[in-house]
Amino acid sequence: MKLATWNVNSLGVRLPQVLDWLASNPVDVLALQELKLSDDKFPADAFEAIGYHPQWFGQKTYNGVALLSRTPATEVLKNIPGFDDEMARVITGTVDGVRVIGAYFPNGQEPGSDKFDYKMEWLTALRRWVKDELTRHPQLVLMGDYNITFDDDDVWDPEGLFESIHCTEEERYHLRALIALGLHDSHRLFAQPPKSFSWWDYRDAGFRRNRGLRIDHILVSEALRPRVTACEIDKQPRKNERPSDHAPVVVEIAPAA
DNA sequence: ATGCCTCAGCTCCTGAGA
Repeated sequence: MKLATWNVNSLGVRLPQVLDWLASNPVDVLALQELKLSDDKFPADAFEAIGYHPQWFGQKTYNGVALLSRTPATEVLKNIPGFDDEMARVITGTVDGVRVIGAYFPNGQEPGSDKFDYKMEWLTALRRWVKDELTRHPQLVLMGDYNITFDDDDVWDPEGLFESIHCTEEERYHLRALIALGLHDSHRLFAQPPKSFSWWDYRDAGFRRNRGLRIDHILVSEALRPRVTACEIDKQPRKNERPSDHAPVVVEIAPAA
C-alpha cells in the first residue's frame, strides 16, 4: 500500500499536474492540501475517471483538503472534532483498514502573532484528538503539510532561520509531542540524502539552489511502523512548469503479515 | 531589503503563503 501527501497550492491550477503524477505514481491514497477552492468547484469527475474515490473539504481562496483513494474511504471526518474552526484543514477516512488523516497545519506567519497563537491552539487540539483516535484505530497515518521542521537537518539555513517561523522551539515541541503519542517520522526510518526538503520558496531560485525546508511529513503509528518499507520525497513535480512550491512525499507500507 | 514568486479575488493592487 502506497500513500502520499502533496500541498498543491491551488488545485484549480495544479489539477493537470496531479492527474499526470497519479498516472505515473498510482498510489493507493493521496492527501491533498491547499485546494483553494470551494466544494462546488472540486473536480471529483476528473479523479473518478482515473479510478479514485475522492473525499473533499474545500474552502474558497484558502486552505481546503482532500483524500483520494483507490478503495472508498469510510468513517469520513472533517476538521478536528470538538475544535471549532472556520478553516478547512483536516480530512480523515479509513482506507483498507488504515485510519488516514490528511492535514494542512496552520502556517503561523510569525512567532508572537495572532496566527501563531492559533497555530498553537490548533496543534494542542489536534494532539488531543489524535491521541483519542489512536485508541480506536491503532493503524493510523497522519500526513500532510505540517508547517514545522523537526530540527536543523530539515532547514537549508539553520542559523539564518533560527527561531523563525516553522523552526521555533515552540512549534518543534508540538511536533515532538505528536511523536510521543507513539508516532514515527517515516522519512527518518530510512537513509535519506542530506538536505532533503519538501518545500522551496518560489523566490530567489529557491529550488535550483536547494534552499528549502522539510515541512511535509508522514507519521505512522507504532502498529504500522514495522511494515513501512520506504519513504521518499518526489522532487520531480517541482521541476514542472508552474509547479507547486511543495513536493509530494510517498510512503510504502507492506500488507499485514 | 518590509523588496525576490505565486495565487485568489469585489483583479491592474493587496493579503497570504512559508
